Amino acid sequence: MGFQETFKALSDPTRREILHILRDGAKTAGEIGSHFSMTGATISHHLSVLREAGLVIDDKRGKCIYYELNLSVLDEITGWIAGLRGESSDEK
Amino acid sequence: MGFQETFKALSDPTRREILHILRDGAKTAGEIGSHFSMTGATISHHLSVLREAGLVIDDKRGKCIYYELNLSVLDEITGWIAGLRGESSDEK
DNA sequence: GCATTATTTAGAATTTCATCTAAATATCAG
DNA sequence: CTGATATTTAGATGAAATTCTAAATAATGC
Repeated sequence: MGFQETFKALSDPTRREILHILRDGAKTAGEIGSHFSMTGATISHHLSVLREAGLVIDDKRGKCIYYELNLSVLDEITGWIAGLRGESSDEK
Repeated sequence: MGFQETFKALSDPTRREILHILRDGAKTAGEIGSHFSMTGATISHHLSVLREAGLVIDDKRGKCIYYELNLSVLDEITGWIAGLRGESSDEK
């Protein structure tokens, strides 16, 4: 929740790529991690940042945790940008 | 320029507020700074981050430097977000 | 219960960032 | 040229972020 968390979450290239990877459906943390040359712990950290920003939701199924996009939060961002373009938005 | 710089520039609340302040026209660095309780040096730093990201352009007129919004860069951001929503964008 | 697999948490190392003070640069008015 | 004003640059500091290794948690299969 909140602009700050969303913008911060989006400001890291790894996290943006994670979102991109999730475009075509939910994936486990392990599957997501296999796209990167980072430890699973690091990926887990990025996923928690994305989760706290509301950009992904997690779904525990058995041994695995599936992550899935939640794009509704991005409406705030596009709204803020629209506000910069002459609309009267009061958001900072 | 490029995504990374733009997202990073937008991830700071002071910089987002600067953009907001510039919605209704160009302002000098000093005028911008007067909205904040930070030193001019700090504001100057934020302005340089925004300038390097292409989000503002500066215009030196006499003793002052006027800063002005340059919103075209934001098209990349909205395009990236649109790409997350099922469009086939290759951008990371 | 024990070993294995999937993921997270804790703690530390390194880097990056926001901010400050002080000094530098540039422009204008006498 | 000198002084005043506007802004930037340089260097320092503390806080936050990214990443790692190692340990902890949770679920499955024998």
